[in-house]
Amino acid sequence: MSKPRVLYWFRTDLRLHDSPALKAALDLKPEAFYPIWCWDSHYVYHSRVGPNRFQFLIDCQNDLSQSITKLNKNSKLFVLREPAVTLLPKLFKAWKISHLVFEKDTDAYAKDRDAQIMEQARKAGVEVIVRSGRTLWDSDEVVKVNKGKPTMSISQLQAAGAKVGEIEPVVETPKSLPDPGDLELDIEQTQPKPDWDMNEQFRDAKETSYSSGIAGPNNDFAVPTLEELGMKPATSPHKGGETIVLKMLDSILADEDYTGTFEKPKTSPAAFEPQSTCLTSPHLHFGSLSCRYFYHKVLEIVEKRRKAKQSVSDPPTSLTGQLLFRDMYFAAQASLGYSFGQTYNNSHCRFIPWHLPSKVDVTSGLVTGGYEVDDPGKEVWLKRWAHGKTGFPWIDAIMRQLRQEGWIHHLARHSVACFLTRGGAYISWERGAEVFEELLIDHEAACNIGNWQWLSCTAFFSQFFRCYSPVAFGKKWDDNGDFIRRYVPELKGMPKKYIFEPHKAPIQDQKKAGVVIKGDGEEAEIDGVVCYPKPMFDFPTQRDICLERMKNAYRVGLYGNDAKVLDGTWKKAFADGAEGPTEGKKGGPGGLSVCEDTDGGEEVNGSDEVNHDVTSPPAKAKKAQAGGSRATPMKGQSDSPRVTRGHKREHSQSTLEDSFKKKAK
DNA sequence: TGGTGGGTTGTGTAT
DNA sequence: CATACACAACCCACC
Repeated sequence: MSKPRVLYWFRTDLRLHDSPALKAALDLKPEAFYPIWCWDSHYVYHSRVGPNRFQFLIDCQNDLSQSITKLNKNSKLFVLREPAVTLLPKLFKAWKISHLVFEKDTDAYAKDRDAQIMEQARKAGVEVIVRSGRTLWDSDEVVKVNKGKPTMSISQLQAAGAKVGEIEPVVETPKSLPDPGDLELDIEQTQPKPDWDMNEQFRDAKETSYSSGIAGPNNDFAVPTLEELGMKPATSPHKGGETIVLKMLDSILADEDYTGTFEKPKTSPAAFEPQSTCLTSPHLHFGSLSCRYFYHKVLEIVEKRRKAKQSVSDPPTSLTGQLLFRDMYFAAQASLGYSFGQTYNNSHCRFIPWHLPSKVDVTSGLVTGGYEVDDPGKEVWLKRWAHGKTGFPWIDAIMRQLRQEGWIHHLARHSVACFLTRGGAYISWERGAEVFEELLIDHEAACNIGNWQWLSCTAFFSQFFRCYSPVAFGKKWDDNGDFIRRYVPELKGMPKKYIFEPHKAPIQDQKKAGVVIKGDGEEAEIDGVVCYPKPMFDFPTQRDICLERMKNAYRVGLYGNDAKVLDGTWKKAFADGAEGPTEGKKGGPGGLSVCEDTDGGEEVNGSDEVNHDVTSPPAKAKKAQAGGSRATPMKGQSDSPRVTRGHKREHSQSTLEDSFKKKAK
């Protein structure tokens, strides 16, 4: 029998340390070992990925590639410019592959893709080895012991985890790697032909990462660059890569007081340079840091301190607790699949008649990526929120930090998410999740969706009367307003007294501070004076409206998979004068508006109100059909050759970003 | 089974 | 300055 020839497929496990899948591959003692990455058009075109997260990915890939080369000068991370579903069957033959090995992936899209790949491997006679390593416990195992149900609380996750068993111990980092085999590739590249490009807004130039063949412009399987993606340089100061994060982790662990007594709710969302938490989340996302390694290392310190009778923190607030929450969201996603990422047809997400609800393809039961503009004014609110121009300095500082740096503190996320949804604008959490998906370097579909549901009180959490104030909450952490002055420089001269509510500053004080508080965020200057917008609404008024509506929605008690939601008759239950879609005339089944199934996306029964974003938009709310993916996108949009879906309408839409850019000029 | 206490991360006021 | 409580009332685990 001939020796194994192994294709090791790196995905979100961009590391050499503590990788059960990598160990399984090396245990085969292969005669040829190909560490590869498939440059997936799902990621390039069909997921919302801004330059900051792309750069972070590229950093991780380059670092890993160098680490591989250090172990074997003939090897590297071979980046192949083609999606896996078309590429791998060809590679199996070209490189005479006997084994395909990868770490188990968890989100709905990846599961579909991997199922296809495993079928292709079976047909090609290639043995597939899959190991879990992305979460503390295998999420499918957690779901199984939780009776198939999603883990909706941390206690459920802990109970299920205990039943699954001990968290796997750390796997040794390889000290050497086998040679790759022959690298000749006499195969035709199947170039993805995207029908639309979700990241067009981020590109100054043409996207060319596929145009120079499978091995890239220098024929050396190099990692693509942002330039090739046609993107502007990243603006985030945070860098990716296993080497960097292992050093970061060392310094975190060296501070045993910090590590051992960490309590998340006591860390400040307003701290910058340095931040109050450890910035490991993007590394956990890309797998440049193993969550299990992190967990065991922290636990060692906690146990050591416990023995020494030193103070320690425990889940859920401790560092290990944060990793448990991550597992909770992963297992919830594993149970619910695509429906986890949306309200419609989600058995565990409360139905609340938010503004700007997602459009739904009723034949598939999945969101289309578009949304209904039930009220142009709410569209303006969404844009102002997304661009940090709400007129609430605390909110704006956070949103600008997010856009610039790609990372904000967890409590800052709470504050802005509450503000957009149940505690302010009453806009669908799905809109907020999309903006975070674009901008966060640590965007993890399961965690992002889960946290948005949490904050909007649609799942995981329900105490909607606990409402964050855009003024009081910020003051608690940043009484002096330094965080605001850092990210909202218009206000850097504003005295402490008015920094959280600059519109309350008398005009003389505004002049002295070198800023005028005026308008709605469209002008940067008025008559040569720097301008900062007035608040986009009266917060106490909006809070009261939201509380009232949340109470009503809870009383009605519908979930996303309720028959009344699925067929649109939910409106009858909300006939008591709530605004927007709850008035009952607008929107199609589900009240979430309908996108006719497969091609073109014409409305089935939308009234003319439903689609004014397509025709002539109101002056205030230029169309913003941000052709969004859910983090768990609909099936037809995958790289799958099975289905193609027209997306012309969304494609031709300008985006949130575009319309704001135009105004800025 | 129904009552009860707790729930990583609210606010404003009173003591 | 810290602590307690009302606010109006949620879900859920557990006894």
